[in-house]
Amino acid sequence: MSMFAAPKGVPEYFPPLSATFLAVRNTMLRSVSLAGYGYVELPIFEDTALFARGVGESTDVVSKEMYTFPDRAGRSLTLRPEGTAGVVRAVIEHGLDRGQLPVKLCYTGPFFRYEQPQAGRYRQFQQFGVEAIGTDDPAVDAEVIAIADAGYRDAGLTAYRLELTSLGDTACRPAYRELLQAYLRDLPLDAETRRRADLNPLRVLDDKRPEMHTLLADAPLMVDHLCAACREHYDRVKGYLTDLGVKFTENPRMVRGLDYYTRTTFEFVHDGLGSQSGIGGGGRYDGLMAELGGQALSGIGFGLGVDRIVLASQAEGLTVGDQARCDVFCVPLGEAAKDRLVAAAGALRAAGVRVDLAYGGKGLKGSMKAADRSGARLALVLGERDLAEGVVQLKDLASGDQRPVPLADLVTSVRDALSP
RNA sequence: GUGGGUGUAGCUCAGUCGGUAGAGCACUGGGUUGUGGUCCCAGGUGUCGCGGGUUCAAUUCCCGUCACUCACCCCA
Repeated sequence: MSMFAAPKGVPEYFPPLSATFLAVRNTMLRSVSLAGYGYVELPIFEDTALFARGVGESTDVVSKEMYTFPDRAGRSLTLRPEGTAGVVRAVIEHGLDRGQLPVKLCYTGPFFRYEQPQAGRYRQFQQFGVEAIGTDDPAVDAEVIAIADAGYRDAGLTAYRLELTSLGDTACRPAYRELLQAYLRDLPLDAETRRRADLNPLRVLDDKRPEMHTLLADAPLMVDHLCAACREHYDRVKGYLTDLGVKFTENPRMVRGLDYYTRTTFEFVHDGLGSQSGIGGGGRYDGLMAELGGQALSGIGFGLGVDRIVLASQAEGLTVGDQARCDVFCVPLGEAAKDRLVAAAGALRAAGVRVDLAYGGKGLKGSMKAADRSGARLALVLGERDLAEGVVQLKDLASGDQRPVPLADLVTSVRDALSP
């Protein structure tokens, strides 16, 4: 029993799994940079009011899951529970929306929600996201969805699907909401569901219980009550996705937990996880910029759960990321050899070669074992005989082939041996 | 916030129908005095989650508690 444990619900990554974590994040970064998204590094805590206003007071996230605390001057701060509000705040604050539109940004880092942890759900979780702000062009909706899809695919995932719907906008959703509430009023709902029907009736449609499924079988759906503009927008998004070769299924009962979503809404679902099967999702937000004091510009974005993508890649049995700790492992026999190899390791690193060394005076057998475990392709064995001859033994660990090379041009020899 | 499951070595777990514990992996050394990945031998560690109760005796049974975990809810 150690004296301290990490806080509840916080995942930690070590080798070898941490290599997968890094690879996933880098894969996503590459996917979105191919589409012109620039990286932003934003604060991990913000003014509490930003989230209350941006995400919505009535959401679970704001009403009961935020890490909120006063700083020493009495300001109320909150550890960010999601990414979009902060990005929109930064865009407005720094006037990024005054240049060319859309503004296309991406971010990655930790987010925090005070929830009961379970498989794939953490109190500190890592998300990767993008936002494209300043246009309602449906081609951008399709682009955002397509780059997420490409990212998953580049990460090697195959057992996932994309679900898509439209939540309408201020022109058509209020009327639909009333229609749905009127429909729900006549149903025999339990108290909890009844409350949900008042607060966020759309969420009732997402109920997992089979009896609710049958009860709600012929409930009115948003997609059947879209206004002409939303209808056209939705149709064009689907058209572009098809052009881009992105497969999707429509799920008219999909619900998002954040208030700001309008029109295009999507979710990526993976089958290899537990109950928390969403590996990413997002959508369009028409009112958020104005709500936070900026221009009335529309935006769209996604958030991908890096932790869940790592879990998904494990579930699919993928080996993602470079598991080798180094390219070359140095094995010294004796003090003089060690002195020489310590210097050689420095020279090789300066030349960009990843090098480790058997420290602590291990025996030859143990050192070779360490070389094997390190994942290195080459071992450099140096003993007194070699030192006297001015050579070092260069061994290919996969084939077992070994040959002496002059210490003088070690860097060149190693580079040649490593190049394919 | 509400339920279920589980807490034993660094990790994964077995076990004691109550007499204070084992395996595999990992680690170190040796077999092979200058060669790893296979094999063989040797070596070490546990307040058996914590507190209380029953008992001659509790890691084992009972109660409580904490932690972890899965699920509801919600979401990444």
